[in-house]
Amino acid sequence: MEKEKFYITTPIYYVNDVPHIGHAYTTVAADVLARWHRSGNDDTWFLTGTDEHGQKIQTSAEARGITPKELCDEVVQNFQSLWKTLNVTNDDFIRTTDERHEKVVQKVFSKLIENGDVYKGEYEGWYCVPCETYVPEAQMGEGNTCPDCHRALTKMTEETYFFRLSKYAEPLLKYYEENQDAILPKSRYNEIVSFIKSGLRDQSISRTTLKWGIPLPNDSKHVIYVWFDALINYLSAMDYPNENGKWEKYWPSVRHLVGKDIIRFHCVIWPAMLLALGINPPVKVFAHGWWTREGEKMSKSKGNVVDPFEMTDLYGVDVFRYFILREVPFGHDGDFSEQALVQRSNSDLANDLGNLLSRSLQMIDKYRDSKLPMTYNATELEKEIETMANNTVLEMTSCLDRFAFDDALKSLWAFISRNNKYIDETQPWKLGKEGETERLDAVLRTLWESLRLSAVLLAPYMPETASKIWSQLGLDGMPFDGTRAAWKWNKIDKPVTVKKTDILFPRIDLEKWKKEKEERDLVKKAKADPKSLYDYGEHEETIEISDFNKIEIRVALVENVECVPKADRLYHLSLDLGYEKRKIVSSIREFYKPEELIGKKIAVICNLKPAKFRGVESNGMLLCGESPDKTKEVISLLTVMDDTLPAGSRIG
RNA sequence: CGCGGGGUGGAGCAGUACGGCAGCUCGUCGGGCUCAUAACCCGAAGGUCAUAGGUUCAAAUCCUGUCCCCGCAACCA
Repeated sequence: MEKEKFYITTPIYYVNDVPHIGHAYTTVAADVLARWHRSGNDDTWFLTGTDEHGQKIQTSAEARGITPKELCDEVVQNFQSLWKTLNVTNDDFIRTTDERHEKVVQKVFSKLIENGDVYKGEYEGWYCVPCETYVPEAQMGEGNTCPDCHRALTKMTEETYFFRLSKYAEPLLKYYEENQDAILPKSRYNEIVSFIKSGLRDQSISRTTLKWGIPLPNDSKHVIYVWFDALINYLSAMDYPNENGKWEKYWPSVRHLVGKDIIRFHCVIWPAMLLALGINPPVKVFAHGWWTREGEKMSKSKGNVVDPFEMTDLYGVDVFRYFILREVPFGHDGDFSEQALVQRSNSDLANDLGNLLSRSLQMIDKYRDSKLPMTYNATELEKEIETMANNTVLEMTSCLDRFAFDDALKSLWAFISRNNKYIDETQPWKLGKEGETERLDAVLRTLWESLRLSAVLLAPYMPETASKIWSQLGLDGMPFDGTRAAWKWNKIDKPVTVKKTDILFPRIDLEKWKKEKEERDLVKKAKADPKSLYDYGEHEETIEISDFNKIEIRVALVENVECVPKADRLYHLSLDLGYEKRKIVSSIREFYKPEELIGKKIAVICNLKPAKFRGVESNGMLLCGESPDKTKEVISLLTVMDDTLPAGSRIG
């Protein structure tokens, strides 16, 4: 039987960007789909890559005194190493500076010139010379000024090639009418359809204002506009337009995963280009949502961009992969909160999955000497678990068909929870102690089987975790074998010895975690802005000398120090002022031991109004300095070093 | 009249295309268990679904108005 085809793409990322969670999100999602389809034995192709032309690259390269290509060769590694870190299994990586790509783009351009869908014309618009950019009228400031630099704009006319997009409005509407699920989610479909209905303008697809791009085959003054260039990657990486190229085989099954910001390119311009080339528009474009960070929009200037390298370092690749796909319904906007990630790690991964593995294996160890029971008699309860297992496979498949990663995982977790409950229902520890071996075998084998299947189903999302479970279950190889056989219940019939090793996901102590995070944030802030570590505070208003003289500061000898009951930071100090004794309360317990204080001469404000702390009256206040360094709290008492000043001396 | 998303128990969210008992996770409280990572299992409390009106046997869901929050505004990738 012919295998089903599955071609999945991510956008090609603008190579000059620093990889962030948005890039990771799309690519991990695509990776899960690719892994899922491969393990379901589909003929799968997964493409990602980088977009390397355009003004920004040219400018950055110039600033560093290297060629644009040299810059690209360097920064493309940021992405390639991220995909490696995230265990992304792309089959190909296309760069728009690849020769294979540039040739195809030129061919496409020539073909569209030939059939009249590209023509030469003039673009007229308001141009900001210092910023080197056109400003759309809607964005212009008062008196035709640039919204960025506020300088006057000039009206410019430029020769450019246009793509006849307007011609394809009707064909596109027809296509979308006939293919209602070509754009997902539905809200995006509606958005695109109404956008097309509002009218399409021909698109300028060439530039004469920059050099760093693919030159037109027929007119070397121009380079091709980056978007026109970039979209073609989905075909150029697949040997288009060669006969029997990969594109012929895979194109009918293509699925583009994109962020919601670029759907117009993928659902309007790109399908129109394809129609102009005589190729069917993409069968599915799925637009996912955006992440915010702790409720705020991410931006470089705020410095709150989620760094996927940092997250995987801190929490592990699989936890990160799990979190971004589980936390938010794919297609919705979501919030990335590190605390939410930690809580998911604790509750879903440690408590539910990790603990299920741990307790199940422990009992196979204890009551069966680590040997998996080979056969068992299933009661209604075991049959129920088996039915649920089979349904879980079906549900997860149908969820992934509609890109519902979160629902797929929910479904798997319902199964995992069912198994935790099953342990409670059957009480295998009791069976073990009472020697009910037959019943015990059924329970242990069922649990093991559930875990095996869970590993298989989880593998596309959490490949490392699945492998760990696999080997702890005593199995060789990987949790998927490229056939659907692994998805079947009770497939293994050879002897197995389980190997319980380390805990899958150690629980993270929330309180400890919060403290560590605070410190991390401070260090991060310090890197970005070293001064931020120090808080020198604001100056007070200027005062008269008479104001200062109101404050009566005297030297006091510390005679004794006691702790204030039920207060962990407070000391009760007995002082000798020469002319009198008095007692004050001070919160310096975490900084000084009593013996370090007794016998010292310190500075005390004596005319401060008495106050009560934890029921203890304080008659004054000692003076100490506090470091402005926010990373560590340090204080130092003001003391009188020598014996020239007796207790009671006034300081001023 | 620019476009879009959102307002649902203490927190975070699903449910809205096609109206039908208001659901999930976390937290709280009570109980069970002792195989397990203080984990697991059961139960309970807690919401007039932003708001005003309309359609309907029936509205979180459909229609109309209002208030509030957040993005985006198409030669910037």
